[in-house]
Amino acid sequence: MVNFVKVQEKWQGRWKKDRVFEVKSDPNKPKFYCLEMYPYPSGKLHMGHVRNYSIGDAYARYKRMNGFNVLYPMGYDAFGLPAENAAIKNKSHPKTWTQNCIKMMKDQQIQLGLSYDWTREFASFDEDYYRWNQWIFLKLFEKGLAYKKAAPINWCADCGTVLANEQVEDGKCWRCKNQVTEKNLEQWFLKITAYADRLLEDIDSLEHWPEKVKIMQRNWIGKSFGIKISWKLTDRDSSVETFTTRPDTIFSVTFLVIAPEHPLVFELIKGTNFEKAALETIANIKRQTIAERTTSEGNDKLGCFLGVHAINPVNGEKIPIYVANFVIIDYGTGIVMANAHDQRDFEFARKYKIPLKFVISEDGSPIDANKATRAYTNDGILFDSGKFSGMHNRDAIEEISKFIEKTGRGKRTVNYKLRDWLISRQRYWGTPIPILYCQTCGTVPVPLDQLPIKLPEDVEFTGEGNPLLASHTFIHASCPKCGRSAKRETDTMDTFVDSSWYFLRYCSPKYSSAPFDPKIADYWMPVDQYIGGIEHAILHLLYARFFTKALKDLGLTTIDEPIHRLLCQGMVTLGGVTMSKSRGNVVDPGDIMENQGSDTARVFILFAALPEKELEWDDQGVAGVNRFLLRAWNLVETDSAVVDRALSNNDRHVLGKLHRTIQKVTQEIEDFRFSLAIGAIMEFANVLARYRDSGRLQKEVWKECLNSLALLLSPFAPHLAEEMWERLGNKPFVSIAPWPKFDESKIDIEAEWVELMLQEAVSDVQSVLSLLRLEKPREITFIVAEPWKYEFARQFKIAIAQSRTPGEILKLLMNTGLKVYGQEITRIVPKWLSDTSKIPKVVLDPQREMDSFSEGNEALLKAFGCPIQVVKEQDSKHPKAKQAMPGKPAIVIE
RNA sequence: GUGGGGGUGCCGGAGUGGUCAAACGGGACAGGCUUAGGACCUGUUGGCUUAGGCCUACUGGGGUUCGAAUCCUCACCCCCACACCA
Repeated sequence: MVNFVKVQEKWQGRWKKDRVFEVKSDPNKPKFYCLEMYPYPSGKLHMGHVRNYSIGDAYARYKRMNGFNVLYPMGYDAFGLPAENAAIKNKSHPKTWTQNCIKMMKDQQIQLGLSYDWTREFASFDEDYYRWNQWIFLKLFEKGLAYKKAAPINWCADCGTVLANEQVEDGKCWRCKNQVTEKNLEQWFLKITAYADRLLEDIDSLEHWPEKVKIMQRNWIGKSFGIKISWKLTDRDSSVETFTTRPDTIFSVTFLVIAPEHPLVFELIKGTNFEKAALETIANIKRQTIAERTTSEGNDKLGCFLGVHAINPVNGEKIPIYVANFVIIDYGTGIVMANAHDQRDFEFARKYKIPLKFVISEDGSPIDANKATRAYTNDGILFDSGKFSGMHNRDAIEEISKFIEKTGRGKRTVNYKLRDWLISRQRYWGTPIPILYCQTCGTVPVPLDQLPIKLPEDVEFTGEGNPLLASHTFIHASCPKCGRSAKRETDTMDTFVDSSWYFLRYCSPKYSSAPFDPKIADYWMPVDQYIGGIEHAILHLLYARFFTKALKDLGLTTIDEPIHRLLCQGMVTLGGVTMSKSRGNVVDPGDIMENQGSDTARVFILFAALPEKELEWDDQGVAGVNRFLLRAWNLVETDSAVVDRALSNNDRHVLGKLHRTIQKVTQEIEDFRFSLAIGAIMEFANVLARYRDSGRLQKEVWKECLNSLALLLSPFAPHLAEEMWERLGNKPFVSIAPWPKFDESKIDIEAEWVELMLQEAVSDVQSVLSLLRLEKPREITFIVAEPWKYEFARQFKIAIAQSRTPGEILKLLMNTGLKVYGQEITRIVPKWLSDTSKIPKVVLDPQREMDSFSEGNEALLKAFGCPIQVVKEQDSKHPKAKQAMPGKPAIVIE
């Protein structure tokens, strides 16, 4: 009996001692960079982590065994809100909490047997890491890609603090339960929009990314083509500009809507009778949190009339202007033309009793919007649209755009949903933004040689306000330009900044003159295989792509895209729902690692489902895997007599199975179908058990099989594999031993599957015959059109099943004279199939068909002991014959 | 709502027009070996059966086809992501 837990401790110790998994860049060796999304250190591992790392480790190990120089690092995404919350709660420092969490997590990762190169480990809160965040920020600032502007935040007046979206619960502050409001604050942005087109276009080059991730990114960038239209205001000498992708609906516009943040609103209502009501409405809108405002679900449209009108440039109609919550200030122009062909506009109009009209219907006949229950958003034909009436709306988009442009009242433009990346966080636990505010020089970047701007230690975590604001040692500095006193920026960076380039840092984690050594990064990058949750499909992966491109423009790297191949693993569920603490349906992986062992946990998790799919946890399945591993071990411990002798058929059969297994496991791992790879190993282990029990083990065969078993298991159950490998008398380590190669000639010997059907293609029958003559039968599928051929095939299959060796089958075939009839048979094509292109166009009449069958094949079937009788379809009692070809000539065997 | 992915036997999952009652594995059941359990081995694992087959089956309806788990179509259900982007 093995003790899995003892075994895993033993090998973890030896891997560490012998530095088995440490790597150096080496231009003479093919590289492979395998990476899992580095975790936020929240404490112990959960099943999602275990799954993520089991997948990555299996693949990294596989690649390593295949001769690749594998970079497989691990680190920690260590800045962020939870640490600060924990600090507030425990009256401690976020660093203490985070370090503690990292330790717990790392211990478990080691316990799981992950083959990381731990010498490359870092955490994003290391000064040595985040100084490079600051460095990159300054470089971006220099290029104008980092800038400051006002943006709304969630604000809790009671705590005097900014709240992250996740700190807002039901519109209330998570700590004091007071109403959260929106507030405008000057904040830092990164100009990702400058890269919108490149980010969009290059998605096409990401061949090995899941289609859905690419679609999500495309939608997120949201490039759309439309037109900006200018509307003259009545009673004054100015105009407003709207953006629309649907100029075809312009004749139906009955109102304009402006975003409440739009500065124009105040201008329009200033000193009018509408001012008071409008300001009140805007205040109401602002009382909603950002989250509330930006979801459509169950969110009522809210707004009011501003007392101002505009003139529709195409028909001169007088159009009222409203303010409303559903219009977003930073998309398009912040003002939209509204009509009955948009659901949101429709709802708003109904609520505020604004008249509506349609100008598009399915066939172009007028329909009344006031009788409609919802907006008409489909395509159709225009009516009531002046000279454009009768035109298809898709064409009208083009034509009306041209028309408006010609009249000088608008211009076609491109718009993106993608917005600049707000990186300011009014928190302590993040990378300080390296900017100074000098009374005389204004906004001044910190000189590069003064980095890092370190987080101060003299802070308290009360939950009220940004702790940095209260740190005197931090805030006060001198201006690098004029030397006078200056104030430091107290905003810290979004943690997504940290994760946008960490994969580059792993290449040269100790490098001290730039974020990374460009030469070494050129060797390792891009990441060949990235594995992580789908939840990062948009933000993290888009930011990482953005950073890579920006760093390329800075001359730091030559690659365009950081991730070559991406795998998004599925969720782990229990009882059909995602495991979560709040639901209370979690299974602690630590328990399994300590009881059944890490190998069991790993193999189960890879075996239970394909990586991308949801994985339902199943304790019985875990027990099953545990038993399988024991069985595998028992094979190594076998005491059956092993002899050195010439190979018997049975030995060859086992060898054939081995090579077939190697082939299959290799292919399945390449395709990330670990469950099928493990299934194949299980199957192989079963064959080996049977072989062992036969008591006639051939020395070389047995040895090769067991060694291969250890090798094949190594990516999945590395500890047990090492133990087996050692027990088999090999030098350590199986983890870096070469992956077994399959030998096709040995697969061919395998007699298990001599299957013969009748194929519509002549060549296949020929090839089978030639193969048989060569005594190398292999799997061949014949597809037949006539029922009697099925019957023939079935009988033939039985004959094969009853025969033991290829030789016997061959003899049987030779005796029956199949080679003659093989040709004959394939030339028979029933009339009713004569027109299908797949089938050779040789048509014989039913009589011939029967003749050619009865002449030779009768003898063949008789050789198999199959009594036959040939009848015509109409005489047949065989139900299948009638079913298959009603009213057609047929022949069956009964 | 929009976009994506799915629904196959107890479970995971193959299969994407004809060797399909459906690979492979797990689980379950029965038997063997054991004092017993574990491990291991053998068999069974949709129903009926005179053992030749027959019937019912791949979410449900409708269709194409000589033939459908597989193709088309309409439903229903589940999962994931995004979310008032004009």
